[in-house]
Amino acid sequence: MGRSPCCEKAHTNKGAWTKEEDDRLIAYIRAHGEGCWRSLPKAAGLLRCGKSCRLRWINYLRPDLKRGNFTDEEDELIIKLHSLLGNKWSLIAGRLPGRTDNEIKNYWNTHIRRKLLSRGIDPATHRSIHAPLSDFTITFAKGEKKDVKILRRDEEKTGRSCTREESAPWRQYRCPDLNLELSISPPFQQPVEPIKGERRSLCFNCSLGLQGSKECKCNCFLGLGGGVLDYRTVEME
DNA sequence: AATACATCCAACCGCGATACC
DNA sequence: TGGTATCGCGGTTGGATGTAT
Repeated sequence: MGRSPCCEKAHTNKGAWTKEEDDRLIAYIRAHGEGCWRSLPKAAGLLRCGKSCRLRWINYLRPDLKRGNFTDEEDELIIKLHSLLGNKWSLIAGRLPGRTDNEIKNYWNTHIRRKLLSRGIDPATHRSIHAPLSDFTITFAKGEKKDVKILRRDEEKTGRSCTREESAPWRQYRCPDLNLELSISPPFQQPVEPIKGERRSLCFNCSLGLQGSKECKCNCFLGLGGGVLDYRTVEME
C-alpha cells in the first residue's frame, strides 16, 4: 500500500496563487496564527492543499521576509555556510534573517554556483576544480558509524590515524570565524576537574531539572555534582 | 517582428522524521 | 509497539520573462 496523498487532489487549485487567495491566507493566519496546515485550507475557504498554503506563507507572504537582491555579504555567508553544511538550505536560511530556504536554494543554483565556477571552485566540494579529487578519505571503524576517522593521504600511507578529538570533522574543519554551535545553556565555564573515577556529567533527566527522580541515572545531587550545567556534559541515555 | 534559446523563481512532489493514537 | 497522519525539507519542474539571432 502506498503513501496516502497529502490532500484531496480532485478539488484543489494548483499553480500560481491569485491575489484573492493570498489575501484569504494572510487574513486567516493573522486571525488564527500558523499551524495545522492540513485543516487550514478548509477553514480559510481556500481550494488548496495544506502543503501549498504552508509553502506560500513561508516563502512569499510572511511579513518578516526580506525581498530584493542578495548583498555581497550575504553571498559570502551563504558560500561559507554551504561549505560547512552542504545542501542544508533550511539551516543556512536560519542564519540569514528574512531569507527562505527556497530562495537561498534558487539563488545558489542560479547565481552562486556560477560565481564559484568562474573562480575555479567546484560548488559541490568548495575545492579548486584543478585540485586532486580528495586529499582526505573518510573511513568507518568496524561497524561503528559513529567512529568516523579522517585520514590524510600521507597518514593513510604511514598508518597513523588521527585522535578521537581530531576525528570530529565539525571541530577540525569548521570555519574559524563562524560559530555554528547551538546552545540553550548558560555561558560555558571551565568544568571542575573530576575526581578520579567519579562521574561528573549530568544525565538527561537532571538536565531537565529532574534531579533525584527515579529515572535519574547520574550521581549528582540537586545539580551540584556536575557544577554549572553545560550541554556538552549532558548525556542522552 | 518572429522565433529560439536561456534564465529565473514560485510551486510541486516525494520522502524522511516526528507526533499521535 | 506498530500503524497512520502530519510536517518540513531538498530536489525538480514548468511557466513567465529576458535576450539573442
